[in-house]
Amino acid sequence: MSTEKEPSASENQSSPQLLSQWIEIQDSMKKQLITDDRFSWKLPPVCKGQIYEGAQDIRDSDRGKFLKYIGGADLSFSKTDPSIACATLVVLDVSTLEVVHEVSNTVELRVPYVPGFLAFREAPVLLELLEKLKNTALQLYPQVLMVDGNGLLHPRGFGLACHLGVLADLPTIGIGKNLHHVDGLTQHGVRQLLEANGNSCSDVFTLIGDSGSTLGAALRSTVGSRKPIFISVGHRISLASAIETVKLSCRYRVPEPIRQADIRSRDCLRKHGLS
DNA sequence: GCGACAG
DNA sequence: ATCTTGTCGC
Repeated sequence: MSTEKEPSASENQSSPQLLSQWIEIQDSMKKQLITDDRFSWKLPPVCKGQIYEGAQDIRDSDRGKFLKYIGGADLSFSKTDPSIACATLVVLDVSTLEVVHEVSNTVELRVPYVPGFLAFREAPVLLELLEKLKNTALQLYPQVLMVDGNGLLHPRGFGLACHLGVLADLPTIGIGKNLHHVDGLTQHGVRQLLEANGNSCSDVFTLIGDSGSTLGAALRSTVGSRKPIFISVGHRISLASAIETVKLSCRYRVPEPIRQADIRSRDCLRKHGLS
């Protein structure tokens, strides 16, 4: 017996051929990426970080001009069978941060998680949920979607949020709860910048890699939270607009659309006897 | 060689 | 992602 590896148990390596194929796809799709504001709505007025009063007072002629529906998407996995997951897409009314619609699917994922290639595992099921929503409640289709995972903040500048945004042709924002170390960025470096900036009110700053390119932003979304969240452009939205949109939707550290999708996808697992 | 590596 | 309850504090 030599060190021949067995294809059964601990075979989690993806072949180099597949990885280079995935890289080709990412590089190719990246040509379609739009990183500025390409939508018709405007951020809601009176953005005090939370509910904006006067939402009901918007003139009818102005309806549709403002952001109203924000989507959030997430997956939860079975602890017993890591290939079984429940994917959930929620739609929130930005004026109340209440969930107005939810669609879920239980799925079996055959593509493994490989850092830098999350989209190949999660994008297909999320795209299905968007289609499902389009066919069942088109009037609630989100004007912008928040994805748990990064956008431009990615080794090749094309994370899950970009990938899904391009596929769905929808404005998307990437939300990372942990920093993907890219272009010289490190957790400690970011934290030090955050604390050096003082525990003042200005709790957001741009992430610029060693290469000099802007990759996203770190945001202390709650007054007391030491750990920031990481915002990056997905598709058809600028970083500035993405930051404002995220600020509008934060009740807790994790933006409400993502948080609700997370909670409800976990509930979905339990409800189906998985978990 | 060692460490890092979104979810 | 998941393994994990209570607990200290505003």
